[in-house]
Amino acid sequence: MAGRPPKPRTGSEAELPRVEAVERALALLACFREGRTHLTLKELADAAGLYASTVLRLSGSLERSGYLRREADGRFRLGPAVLPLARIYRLGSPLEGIIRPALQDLARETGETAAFYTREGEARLCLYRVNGPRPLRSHLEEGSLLPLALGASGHVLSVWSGIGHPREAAIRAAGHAVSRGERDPDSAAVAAPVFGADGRLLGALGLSGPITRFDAAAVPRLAGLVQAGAARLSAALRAG
Amino acid sequence: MAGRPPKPRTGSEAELPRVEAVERALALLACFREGRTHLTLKELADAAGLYASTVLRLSGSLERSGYLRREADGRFRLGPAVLPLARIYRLGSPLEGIIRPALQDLARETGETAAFYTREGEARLCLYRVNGPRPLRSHLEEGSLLPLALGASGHVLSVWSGIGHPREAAIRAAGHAVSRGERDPDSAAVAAPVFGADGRLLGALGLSGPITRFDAAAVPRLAGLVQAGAARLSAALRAG
DNA sequence: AATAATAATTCTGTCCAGCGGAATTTTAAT
DNA sequence: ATTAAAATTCCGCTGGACAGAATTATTATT
Repeated sequence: MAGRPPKPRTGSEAELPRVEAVERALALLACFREGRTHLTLKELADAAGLYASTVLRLSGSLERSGYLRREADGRFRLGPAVLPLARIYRLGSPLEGIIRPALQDLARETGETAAFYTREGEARLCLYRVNGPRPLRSHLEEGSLLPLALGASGHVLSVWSGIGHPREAAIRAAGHAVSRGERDPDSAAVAAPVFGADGRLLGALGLSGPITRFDAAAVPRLAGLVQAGAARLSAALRAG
Repeated sequence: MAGRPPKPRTGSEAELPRVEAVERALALLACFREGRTHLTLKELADAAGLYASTVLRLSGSLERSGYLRREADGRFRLGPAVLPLARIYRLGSPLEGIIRPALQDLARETGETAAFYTREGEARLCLYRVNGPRPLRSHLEEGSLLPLALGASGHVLSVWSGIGHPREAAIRAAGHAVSRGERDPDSAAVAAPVFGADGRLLGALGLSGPITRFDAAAVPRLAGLVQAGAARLSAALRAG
């Protein structure tokens, strides 16, 4: 008697429809950064490349909905409505239950901080992280946006997502990337790619810590563990 | 030689400008809930009260910007772009440094879980929480949206934000609210209002735990501590 | 105080982007 | 095959959003 939910149109990659005003509004939200948490109207307009009057109109709706707040001094900042979104995102993420345990294993085996990154536009986003047990350890927060150009995980994401990379051949051959003192002069990292069920790049599994613990003697072992962990993750995702 | 940022137009409360499409798009994001993390197009359209074709158009832009993801089976879920927003919101929040220490004090003094809620539309939002030390304790997450009608903190927010409340007079007179077995049959809570520098309600300071530890003998002491904590917070906000 | 410089906000005519609804296609159950 | 429900495409009309000028507010400087 009944029909049931069809799959969405086969991946004809037909242009995704769009609504200008919505994308502009979201672009406003993306203007806030670490260290740029409060912005004046002009700063916001400049950062987004929009007219101030346009920003004011858009911000009206963002404010109503709780995504933006306006301080007494007139400066904008993000509103509390973003918190529930982040929570629901995590609850709905199928990766949560698979990746976090893997990070825990890796952090325990190595004593360093383990993290999982995905590419988000021209940046990499720390989706999950588990701190290592050592007192001196890499400090990192979930939800952080970091440059794609710097750090082992950034290299991995660049290479396997098809952006060019100066050391592409070497990294592909090794199956992992190493960075020493790139993003922070005292830190180092090792990372390897994780692939989804469809064989496409999902993200990078990374290990980071003080540069003194990532010397020539230690890196091969760490790299081996990271690569093994990434391979196990990819296999689990293929299965599950 | 120069002029400097003026305050925004005096609070004439002139209608905040708006952009329909933006508010509709944000309403789509708000349709996702705990337990409703994956929605089909129809579910989403019904929940938002919009035409499916409209949802499809709006979702295009949300998807491009990373706020929405579409699974292989066609269902929508929130995208990773919401994570950085939540992080930046926290970084920019002036309350962070004042409220969290207060919660820690309260949790230590009482052994129970302390939390700070604000009203967000017809719900209350858990902005901060600090777990108590006891093994059996109230479990709660930052970013959770809870009903305004249930729980001590909900009562406090209702009473002091000017919504009617059946026990309004009693709660106002006491300066705090108590709830036993409302949201969860085995839990209880005590809460008191926190006011900002301008004297307006900022949120509710709440303490929650197993109902067996919130009996007639214990509640007066807990209520006193919560009220004292809330008063100290309000004073600190007036000063700082 | 007066002035100058700049930021914030309001206002408005024009035009196109977004809306809704119908039509079509896809999917799955019978 | 047939049917029913969901997903998607299509398109004409219209109202809402845009750009930019004009106005107002605020503060540094003289």
